[in-house]
Amino acid sequence: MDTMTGLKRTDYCGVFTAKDIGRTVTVCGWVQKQRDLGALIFIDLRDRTGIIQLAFDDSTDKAVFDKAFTVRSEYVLMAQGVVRERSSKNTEIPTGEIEIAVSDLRVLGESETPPFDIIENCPTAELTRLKYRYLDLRRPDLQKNIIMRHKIAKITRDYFDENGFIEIETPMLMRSTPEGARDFLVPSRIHKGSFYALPQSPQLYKQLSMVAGFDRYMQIARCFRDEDLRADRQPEFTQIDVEMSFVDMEDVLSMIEGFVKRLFKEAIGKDIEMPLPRLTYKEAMERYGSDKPDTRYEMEIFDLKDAVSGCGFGVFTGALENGGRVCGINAKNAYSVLTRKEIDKLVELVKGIGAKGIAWVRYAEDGSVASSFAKFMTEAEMAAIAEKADAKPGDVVLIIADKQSVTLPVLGALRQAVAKKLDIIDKSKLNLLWIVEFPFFDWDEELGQFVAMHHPFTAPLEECLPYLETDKANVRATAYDLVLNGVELASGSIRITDPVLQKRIFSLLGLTDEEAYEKFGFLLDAFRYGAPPHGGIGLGLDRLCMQMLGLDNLRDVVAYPKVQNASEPMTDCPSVVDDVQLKDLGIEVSAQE
RNA sequence: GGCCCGGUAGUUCAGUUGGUUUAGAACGCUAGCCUGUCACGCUAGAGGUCGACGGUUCGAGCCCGUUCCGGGUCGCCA
Repeated sequence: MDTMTGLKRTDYCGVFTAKDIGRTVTVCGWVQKQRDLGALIFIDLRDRTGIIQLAFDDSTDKAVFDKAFTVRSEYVLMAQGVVRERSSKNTEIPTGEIEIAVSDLRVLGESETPPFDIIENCPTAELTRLKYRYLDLRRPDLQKNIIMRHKIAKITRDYFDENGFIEIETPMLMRSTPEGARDFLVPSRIHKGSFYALPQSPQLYKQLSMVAGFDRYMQIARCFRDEDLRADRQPEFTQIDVEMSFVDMEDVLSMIEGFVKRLFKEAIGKDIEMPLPRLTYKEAMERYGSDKPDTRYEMEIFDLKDAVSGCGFGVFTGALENGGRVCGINAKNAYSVLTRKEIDKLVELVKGIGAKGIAWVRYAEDGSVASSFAKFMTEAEMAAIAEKADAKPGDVVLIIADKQSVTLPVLGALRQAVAKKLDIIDKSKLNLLWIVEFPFFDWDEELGQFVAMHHPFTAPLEECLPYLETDKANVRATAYDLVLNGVELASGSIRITDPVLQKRIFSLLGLTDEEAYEKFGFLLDAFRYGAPPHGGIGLGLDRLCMQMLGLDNLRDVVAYPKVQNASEPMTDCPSVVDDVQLKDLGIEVSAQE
């Protein structure tokens, strides 16, 4: 192997054009490909900017030529030479008009044959690529993704800095607050038997920073949640965390709208029209069956109560009598796609999420109608359904009858599944919207009590204060989510700063004063010393990046992600630790895989 | 924890109803030849615990059971 002695890189590989012809340059990079034609050798040299062709021929020094002969894929090279026009050009790549006639070649690092090709759209199984993530990250697509992520972070810091925000680092080792997701715990050596928790979010610290008078805080913060993974969920993720003092909800939303507009423009050149549309939680559930609706396609939910009340179909009337809902969606022009067999598959889907089945009507092109429940219905009732559904020949109507808490979300899931099947989602759209007026309380079936839907420091809407105790189900919060194409991107609220109201909320959540103090005493104490009204939001940076790149998996925008069982194939973590470490911590392990 | 899908050369895959001595192909790799390639070309060659274990069978890559690994999803994610 050679050294770099005497040479300095002058240019990146991908930036050369015909303007550089005649220049003596020095480039560094990895061998994409060596093509040995006998008395001619070409090497494609790659760095993060692109590829330049190195040429070796009868004008090349013999020793240099012989070295080029030994070069293999992914060797690290440094090459000096003169840029010249190619005698046969390649119009496929930006540097295809020119090449470097190499006069000095250094092999700075040799490489074994890589386990997969370092190319765009590599077909190799993800697990193999993750084992060699450093090679995977050399591929142009991942380089692009990671660089986009950097760009987003840069624009974020610029925007919030320009708007007077201070970036404050909050602790990674903090007090465990067992509400919500499971904490990742870190044992304390000095305080044996005690644990720190990794932050699920910097929530409490950013609120304390408002009490501290920083007025506008932001942080690109790493967060941790010890829950099962999904395509869009990693156990550690990054949040653009924002908090502002002396603001109401409108102030926060417009600050974030300004950010989103700038971000999409600068990062991917897209203009987003402001202000963003808003839906209340209730509207979103009624129309889309989801609090993160994908509005790139219609297929809205309609209510069939009037059409079917008093009909002969027990499933419908039973649901209505128990205070439930009978609602449907109309899959336009789905007749040929949603066959009986396909509907059966959808039935399996809805059974998996709590519904008992699907009542369906298929409207054939010839005007005939097939339905799973027509035999229980009068013609007038079927006509009423068709009218409510705006059903035309070729349509398929899917109906769910159940408790409201089942009917609407199931239709939401169906709506999504059907849209995917019909392939009616316009991928070029970026549909951003706010969901506002979230319910304050959420009924927890398991606990048999109301819990905070957002978190217990979220302020209820002022108009709901009179009936906090008497009508919990209808109390709405100053909580807002930002949704993009059916994915939750951000979530925030205006916080409670009035100790009296905070106490009232804790008691409504079934927390005694002692319990509340035990858990959040430091925050309650802080609020006794002059807390400004404040509110904020946290945006998922990973999801934002994923959406902006049109990807559907978080692992493609995280440099070193975890796989589904929360391990990392490259370093093989988590791992067992030796007894000495455990002894130091005063920990005994009782279960081990 | 539940459900669905997958696991065969380094990589991506094929492999018929369970049946042909040595489980194939492409790419990659190794060697040789080649003066304008850029998916270079040509010739030759190496490369396999069919995820693992157990079972059924005269015979298993293929069937059955268990298990491991990966992906998706439900639960879970204030």
